[in-house]
Amino acid sequence: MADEGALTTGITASELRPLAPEFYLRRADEVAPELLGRFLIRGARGRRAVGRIVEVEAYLGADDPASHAAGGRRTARTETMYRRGGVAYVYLIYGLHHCLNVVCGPSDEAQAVLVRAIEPVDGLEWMIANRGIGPEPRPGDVGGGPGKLCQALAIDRSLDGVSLLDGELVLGEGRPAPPEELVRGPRIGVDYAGEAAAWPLRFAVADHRHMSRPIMRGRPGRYNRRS
DNA sequence: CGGAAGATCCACT
DNA sequence: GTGGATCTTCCGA
Repeated sequence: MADEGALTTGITASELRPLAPEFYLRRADEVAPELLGRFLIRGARGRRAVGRIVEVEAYLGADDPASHAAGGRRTARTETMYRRGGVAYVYLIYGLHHCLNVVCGPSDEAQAVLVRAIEPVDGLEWMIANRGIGPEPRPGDVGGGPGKLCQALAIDRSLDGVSLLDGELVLGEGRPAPPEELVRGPRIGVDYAGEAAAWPLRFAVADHRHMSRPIMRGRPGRYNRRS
């Protein structure tokens, strides 16, 4: 991890402090809303980039038809999901993009939270270079999507299984979002999962500019339209 | 061993 | 809004 020394970020030491190991040892749908506002801290080759998580989705393991572990499926790819909570599960999707998950729960539960969007907090120039985009990105261009944020933070399968407590990829305390600012809705891109596609397991900071796609504001239980 | 589909993104119409 | 990129993973034969 890069040393402190940046003069411009305003990030405090407590915001960078790793979340406790016990934080992860719960169901994914309990952990997911508490991940909103947390800092994802990527350190590599003396550089640092930090993103604030603003959108996530919970995947509940064997009983969740949308999960890679649906029905208790256990394969070489998904083995990381079955580990004890507190590690990263990174996989390649569509042969092109990587997705980052936070593994939750005790061993063999295969619970995970997909990180769907971050707001850049530090290291913006590095993220822009990683994304290969122009110097003045619009909101969402850097981290507004699961594949985008992995590219921005240089996350690929070499980080599959790494601890989130210390090292190249850390989940820090950050600036948690107040519960009244959270919204929830159905998960994206899981139409193959039948009824489970409608489960309200997507969580986001309401009306946040860096979200991958909008969620209508409303009471829990009201969803946005859109298939 | 073959084929189909995928927790996505981007360019184009 | 639609379709193409691109390749690993997984399941069935």
